[in-house]
Amino acid sequence: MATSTVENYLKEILVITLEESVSKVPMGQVARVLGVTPGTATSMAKSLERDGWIKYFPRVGVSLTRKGRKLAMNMLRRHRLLETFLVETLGLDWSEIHAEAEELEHAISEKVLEKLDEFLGRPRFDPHGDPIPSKGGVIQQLSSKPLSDFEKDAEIRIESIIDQDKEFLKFARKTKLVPGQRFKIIGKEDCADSITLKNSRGKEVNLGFRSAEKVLALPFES
Amino acid sequence: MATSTVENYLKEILVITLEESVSKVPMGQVARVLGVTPGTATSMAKSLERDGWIKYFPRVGVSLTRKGRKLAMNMLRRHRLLETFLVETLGLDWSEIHAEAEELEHAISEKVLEKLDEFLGRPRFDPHGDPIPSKGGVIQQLSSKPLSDFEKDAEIRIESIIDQDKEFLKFARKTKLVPGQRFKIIGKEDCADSITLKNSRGKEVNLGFRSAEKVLALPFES
DNA sequence: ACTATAACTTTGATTAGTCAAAATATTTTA
DNA sequence: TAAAATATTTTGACTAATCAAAGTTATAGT
Repeated sequence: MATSTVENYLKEILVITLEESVSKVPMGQVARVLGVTPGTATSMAKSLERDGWIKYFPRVGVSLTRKGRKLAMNMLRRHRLLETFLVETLGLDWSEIHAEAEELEHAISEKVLEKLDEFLGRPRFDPHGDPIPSKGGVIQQLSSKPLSDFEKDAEIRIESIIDQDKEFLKFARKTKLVPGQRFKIIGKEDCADSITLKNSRGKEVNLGFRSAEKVLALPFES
Repeated sequence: MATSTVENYLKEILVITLEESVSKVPMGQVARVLGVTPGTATSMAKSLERDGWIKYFPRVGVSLTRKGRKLAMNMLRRHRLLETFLVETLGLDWSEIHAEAEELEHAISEKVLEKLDEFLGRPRFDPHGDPIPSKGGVIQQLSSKPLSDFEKDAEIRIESIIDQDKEFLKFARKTKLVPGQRFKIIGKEDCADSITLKNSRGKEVNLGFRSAEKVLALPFES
């Protein structure tokens, strides 16, 4: 059985792999996201390889084995289901749930996780709009693009907010710029670095390109 | 900050202290309930004393300091609130919740615990009928007695089931012999070692003295 | 192509928690 | 009360996870 330290290493390696579409994650990055010294990450890489969780390529980086990927996917599932529970059921704030789920994900059993999934109505996306892997470890990969990549008149659905900055999240919530919401791009001025959205109730929101890059969306067929 | 091992030691010491109304718990018993060798318990006792959680009396036993008792009470609160959640909200079986709560109690934050308490409607008793300590660490001590101590014609309310035997718990549930239920003792035959209860709907249950000792109840004024 | 810098690995040490087995103390029993 | 049984402590060893600091290798810049 994996310790929670092992679970954390594997999950973070998976997240980087998915986010940056790379096959090997360099040790420096592993050390940074886990908040340990590089030496610690290296020695951990060796034991993770010894136990068959990852492949370690000295001076290059690490990649997950099938076994490691499976466990990491399961951790991601736990994490995102817990985040959903914390927001939907207990009403915690968006900005707090990550740290909370980080702890709980190691303690919750497969059985309780199942009950929770059922209780929540088997959600497919977490409050950030990230897909929740299925029990089998399959993750729905959507080809969402930053808002700044869409053209004028496009109809879109917000998928996720990349930035974790508190102020921006607060603004996003106030303007309903949250996962699931639908908008039409009614203005786009490349030279003025500005995008204007309108939702179905006629409310308008203005974003600079810098912010628009932090908001991922999908084209939406009405 | 206390590790979860420390939390476990303190909680178990508290539970024994409460259940057996003793002031010092011998090391052998500590080792047994925690599933470690006696030597481990002894060396742990020393570090717990070093960090101010307990007082260690060599060859006699350990007792909690004020600081240790406070933390242990908090663990008990976590444990019992979680058990309540697992039964009431997720519908887990009585017999499974102890082990589950045992893991989760170390991972849940004070904040989430508060939200959970609120969500559950601030329950005062867990599914076993044991009192849930308040946030300040106060525990409601009821003077419940084993069923076998009551006389004929007494009206009682079940408080808790001491035994954790699966078969007995199953029987208890089937016959509604669970915390909160009310019964009248309609027969007691000391020589035949038997007690007969009747609930408000006229259903009768027969218990031998051995079993009646496992069921704690309170006198009930109608 | 050298050198300076950045990235990575090694080495040696530390802490928490554990066990097995030997040593010691206490309690029970004959 | 002396021997046997039981309870507790000590000792020595081990694993997981970590850090600091020294050593090594790769990368980039002139």
